[in-house]
This record gives sequence, structure tokens and C-alpha cells, in this order.
Amino acid sequence: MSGYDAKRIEARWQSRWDEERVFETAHPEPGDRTYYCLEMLPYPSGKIHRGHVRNYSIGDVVARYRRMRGESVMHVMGWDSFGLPAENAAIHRGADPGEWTRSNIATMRGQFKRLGFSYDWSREVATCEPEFYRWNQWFFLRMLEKGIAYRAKRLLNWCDDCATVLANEQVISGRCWRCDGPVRRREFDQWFLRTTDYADELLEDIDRLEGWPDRVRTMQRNWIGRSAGAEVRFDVADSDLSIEVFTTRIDTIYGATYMALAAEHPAVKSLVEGTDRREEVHAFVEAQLSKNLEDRFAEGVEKLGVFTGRYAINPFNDEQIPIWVANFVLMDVGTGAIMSVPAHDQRDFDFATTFGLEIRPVIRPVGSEGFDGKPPTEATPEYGVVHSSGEYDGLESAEACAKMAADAEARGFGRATRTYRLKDWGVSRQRYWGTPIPVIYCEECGPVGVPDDQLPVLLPDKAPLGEPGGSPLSMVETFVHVDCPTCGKPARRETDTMDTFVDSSWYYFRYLDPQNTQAPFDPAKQAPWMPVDLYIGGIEHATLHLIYTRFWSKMMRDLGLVEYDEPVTRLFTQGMVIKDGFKMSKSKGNVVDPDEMVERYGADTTRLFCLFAAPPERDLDWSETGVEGCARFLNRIWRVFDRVAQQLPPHGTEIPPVDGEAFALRRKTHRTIHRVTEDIGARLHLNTAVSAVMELINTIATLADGSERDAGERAALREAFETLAKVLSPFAPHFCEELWSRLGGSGFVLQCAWPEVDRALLIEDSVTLVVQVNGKLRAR
RNA sequence: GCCGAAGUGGCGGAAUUGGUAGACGCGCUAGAUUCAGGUUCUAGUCUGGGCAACCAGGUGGAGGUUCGAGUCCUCUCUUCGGCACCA
Repeated sequence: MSGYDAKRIEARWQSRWDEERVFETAHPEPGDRTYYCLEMLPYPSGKIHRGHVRNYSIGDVVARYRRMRGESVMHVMGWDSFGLPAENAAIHRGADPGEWTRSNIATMRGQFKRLGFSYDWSREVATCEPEFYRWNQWFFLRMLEKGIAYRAKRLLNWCDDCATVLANEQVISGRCWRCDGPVRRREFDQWFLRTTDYADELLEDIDRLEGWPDRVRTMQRNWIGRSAGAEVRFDVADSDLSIEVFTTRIDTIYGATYMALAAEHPAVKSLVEGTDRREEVHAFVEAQLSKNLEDRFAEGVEKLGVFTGRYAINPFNDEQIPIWVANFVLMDVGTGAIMSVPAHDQRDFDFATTFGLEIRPVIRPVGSEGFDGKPPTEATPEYGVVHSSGEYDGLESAEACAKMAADAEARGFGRATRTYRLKDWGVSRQRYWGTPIPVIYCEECGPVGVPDDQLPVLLPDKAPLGEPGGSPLSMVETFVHVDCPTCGKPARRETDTMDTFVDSSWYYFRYLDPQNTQAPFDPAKQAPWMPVDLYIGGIEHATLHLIYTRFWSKMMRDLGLVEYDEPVTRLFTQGMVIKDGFKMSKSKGNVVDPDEMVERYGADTTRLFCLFAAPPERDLDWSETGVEGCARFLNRIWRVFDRVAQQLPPHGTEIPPVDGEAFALRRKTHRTIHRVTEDIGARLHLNTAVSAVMELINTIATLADGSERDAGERAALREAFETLAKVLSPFAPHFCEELWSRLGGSGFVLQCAWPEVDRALLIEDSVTLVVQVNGKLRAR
């Protein structure tokens, strides 16, 4: 018996695929059916991990299946190769970020090839190369022209000891991840993209994303966090100041008994300037700002506040209400200032109780006779009927909200509006290994975009990394000093780089026209492929990447580059790969790399294991016990084939009418085609597709027992083996090429047409009639 | 608190539309092959009863709709995920 030698066979077919360039995809001809099968591109961190193997095995099955169905398939791979790990490798190990990254790419590309993934490598993209990132700069300039990119101040995490800005994930329990020093919020000038201009569209279009999982749609809705309400301007008594509040319950405005501001609210300072409350209020604000973020805003934290000594005038009834600064008011939410209605909001109630402020009910339940006059013991946030509210008495909450907002607008002190949890996208990073932001600051002209013909703004080869004092690029004199492109006078370059989510927002367009030197892509070249038919990746990108890329498509639509506004038709989120019940992570010490399994069992077995051990959307426990079964499965096919190979009629022999075992085998063969087709094509139930093929080989084995078989049985066996080689080839491509060639098939099995189901063979010739009485099986 | 997903053998998981629950694989048990280990092959493997055919129960829990429910409806418990002093 000749054994199945995975290593040798896999290497042979990989080099033959390479030689024949079978995975290269040409621009489609008119009438071609196209399919864009995309997987989220990896960060080249060093070596591939098991999550990659799983993610890309799923995509490869779909791509190979679609090709066999006669579709023109775009299946490509690239590298999300800007980012912090390269910079850290430089700081900790003295590596050159570019060399480090490119060497990781070479390693990982080799690993992907070893796994037999069917990518068109001629379209490979690496985001750290100027050929790619110059188009980030180009997009930025277009957004600058359209006012989508703008510069503003924002509070960022700042470490005094390192003199550097930290990302949120670099702040651990309020301290710097590197030096453990205290982190505080400090204001910086940053570039922003106006994602909030698209917030309504981003939210409302979620309803149309029918090919996306519900949980992702929900997460995006939560993330955008729209709430409808009204903005109302309160003038400050004895001053020309005024303060805007946002409320979803303007119907309760007659019950507002105080106003509360966030500690960061810009009005706080001027309210108390020159008053005897100044010291106390400043002390409170300082105390709040010096706390770390978790402690400050955790739920259940005691209500704290301080009276400013000033009063705001409720524009509806001209009543003066005290203005407080309160710890429970967040600057990020609404306007950072609230009108407090303790009778109908629990937080306002708790605060009022603590500080002895008035609690005045203005809403009674629908159907109740009226306000009973008893002091409330807790807030009643429910909608009801408005009372004690002047001309609005008797209206139900919803009507009152509409009427009051309209009146506020008519009288010029408010309007109906909405707020969002989603904020504008801050894209500035004080980092080296990223796309330079193409802006020059001139004393005379202000911020000026770098002219298109001077792109790309090249990232300098070297910059001091890990030094305190801000952006590494700001310390590269030759980079910083430049003449103003408008007036020619000496000026300074922007020294921040872009968030790497910019790269991943549009990289998949670049695959479609990777050599273009005139534009990020030619609209005519993306048209046949976009939107992406299937996008596969991890759930961890549900909000950030998948919101940014949706925003980017809408922005490109407004630039006239594309004609649709949602980039991904179907999204598939595969589960995590876990080990012994835990997510693999360096800190848990349970990271295992897949090379070991590939080395021992081969690529086909490794791929089968990932796909068979769990449904793709669920978490997969990478326990080694299951892999043996997959290796056994392939070996079993091999042995069973060996047993009958000599008996099989030539390829193309017509199958005579058969009955008995031969007929049963033919039926099993066609049922397998049916099931695998449905499982890959419609449902992505790849685990059950594999089990269907396992059943087929079990049925084949009953006939292929080494005994002499008649012509009908031999023909049925050939049909079964040929079918098996075809339907299993997306999962175990090398093995199936080898089997196909031993069956005497011509060409590559991956280029064969997907087998057709003979419907007549799906019908049972004898039907088991089940007789049930009261739901119990009674007879057959 | 709001929203979403999911609960099926010892384990991973099957069961396209309401129609024989537990496919397929792992593990386990027994036997065969082998000097032995591994490999491979055969049989068995939801629970209880029975030599057996078979009978009864069984998909987190409690109700309901239906000739018939893992699947549909109501309530409930648990787990996982997202958001959250969100004004």
C-alpha cells in the first residue's frame, strides 16, 4: 500500500499552481459572473497564528468553490503593515521598522503559500509602501478640500514622564503602560474626519445590511448611539453668558430645578471668575480632572457637586435655577450640560436628595386624576401627562416634546435635534510608522495641503524612536523644514501620522487596480467587483473598522469615485480560536503556532481540522484531539481508492442503469453534491459539508471492499471518486489534485466544473412511511 | 438597565420549510490483525427496562398552539457578547 505523503504532494501541486498562474484574475469580460471574496488583511506581526489559518481557510473554500461554479473570483491578500508593533520592535530590539515589517511579510507570505491558499499574489498590497500610502494622502487632501477633514483641539491621554500621547489602550488603570507614570488629559490640535456628518446615514443604512449578522448590526447601532431630543439655551442671570443643554425629555422642562455642568465644561471658568465661589469650584474641578477615567465615571460612584453661585433662566417660565458642577455629567455626552429634573430622572433625583434641591413633579401617569401632592420617594421616568407646566398642561409626553421643541425654535432659544455617541474620527497619531499627514503649516497662509504633484510625502527612513518629546517626525529636521507651497516662505510640515484604520478603510479597492500611478484606483476597474460579495473577519472589528470603511465608501461616493454607498454585501464573522477554553494570548502563555500542525499533518489536514471541528461562526477550541480524525479521513480515502483503483473503468465511461448497492452509491454521491453545494454556497456550514464527504467515503468503502465488482458498480465507484475529488477540493486542495490525477482526470481539479446534481437520483425508490399516533412513532 | 446571540450525549457538534432527535468526528468498550506499541478492520456507545423484537422517558425550566415542537408563541433561568451615570 502506498502511503499518502502530504509534504511531498502538497509541495508539488503548489509549484504547479504557481507555474501555471492559475489564481491570477483578469479584468472580467462582459457577461462574466464576478465574485469578490475578501478576508480581513492581517497585520504582519511575525508569524501567522491559528486565527489566521481559520479565517483564510474559510475564505479559500468559498473562493475555490466559486471558481468551480464558473464565476470570475477576486481573491487577494495584503498586509496592514503600518502600526505600533513595528515601532515597539524598533524601541525594544533596535530593529528597523521597515526591515522588520518586510521580513515578517516575507515569512507570512511563505506560510500562506504553504497552506495552499488560492490568492492572486500579483495584486498583493502592503499599506506601508509609498505606492499605497500616497493615496491615503490623496484622499486626505480631497477631504480637506471638501471640509470633511478639519483641525480641532481635543483632550488626549498624556504621560508627563514620557512626554508623549497615549492611545486609550496604552493607559492601564490610569497609568502609562511603559513607565507606569500618571496619565492626564491634555488638549492637542488634531486632525478629524467628519464621520458625524454621516451618522444618520450610517445608522439608517444598517437596516439595509441584510447580509450582515444581527449582532454586528446591533453593535453598530449602539456605537452610533443616536438619541433624539432637543437643545435648549438657558441664559445666565446677571451675565451675557448662555449655556446650551440637550434633553430627550423637554416635556419635563417645567420640573427643572437646577442645571448641572461637567467639570470640563468651558463655561465653568467664566461663571465663577471674580466671584467668591471661585476657589471652591476650581478645587472641585481640579479634583475631578485629576482622577483617572474609570474611577471618575464608574456607575454607582457617589454623587458629588459644587454650587457655582450663579443662576440660569429657564426660557419657558423665566424661573431662575441654580447652576452646579456635578461629577455625574459627562462632557462627551450631549452638550456637557443638563437641565436637571429630579422628579423624573433618577440621577437628578439622587443628586437633589444629596444636596437638598427642590424636587418638582410635572408628569403624572396617563389616566390618573392629577398630581396627588405627596413628595416623591424616587424618580418616575415614564412618559405620562404633563401638569404644572403652564400652557402645556394636559398634553401627553410625546405631544409635549414635539410642541415644546417647535415653540423653542420659534422663539429662538432651542430646536429639536439629535446627538450621537459616535464622534468625529480623530486620525492624528504622534507616531513614526504611519502615513505622514500631507499638510504644511505656514505663518502667512496657515495650514496648506501638500499639492498633489508633490505626493507622496515620503516617510523618512530613520527617526528617533522612543524618545520623549512628541512625534518622532518632529525631530527629523530635514523632514520638518519645508517651503510653503503657496507663498514659498519657510514653513513646517505636519509631523503626525495617520491612524492605521485609514489604510484598512479602503485597501480592498487597491487590489482591484494595484499598479495605478494616477489615482487610488480607476473607477472602471472596481465597478465589476464592488461591492464585496463576502467579507470574512473577526467580530473584534464590528465597530471600528467596519464603521470606518462604511464611512469611507459614502465619502468616496460623494467624491464621485463609486456609485454605491455600502461596500460589503455579506459579512461573515468567524469565531475566535481558543485553547483550553481561553482566548490565546501572550499573557496566558497559551499561544501556539500552526506550523507544528502543518509540519506534522500537512496543509490539507490542518485546513480540514479548522473547518470541521466547529461551525465557522462559533469559537473553535484548538485541541489536538480532533486533528487525528481529519488525518485519518484523508488516509482512509487514499486506502479505499488504492483498493479499487485497478477496477475502475476509464474516465468518461458512460454509467449503465444500476440497482442495488450501485444505485445506493450513486444516490449517496448525488446527495453529497447537493449537501456540499448548499453548505458552501448558501449557508457557510462548512463543518457539515466535510461530514457529508465523510459519509460518502463510508458508503464508497462498503463497495470498495476489494471484491470483484460488475460494470455498473465499477462505473458508480468512478463517479463517486471523481465527485469526491471535486467537492472536497476546496477543503483539501492538494490531496484532491493528487486524487484527480490518479483518477486520470485532465488538468487541475480546481479548474473542473462543479458537479451537477441528478435530481432523479435524490428521490428515494422506497419510502419509509412513518406512522405517528399522538406524536409517538407507532409503525413504519 | 437597554440591546443582541446561544443553551441538544462523556466531548466538538448534526437535524434547509414544524414531520423517525443525536448525522459526522473525537473519546470510550469489546473483538480481529500485530511479538509488542502504533496503524487498520468489525461491533457497540442518550437514559431506564428487556435475551431480543420492543417499551417508556429525553433537546436549560414552566406553560401554550398543533395530529405532531429541538424548531412556533408566552413566561422564566443560565451563559456569552455589545452599549451604558447617554441627559
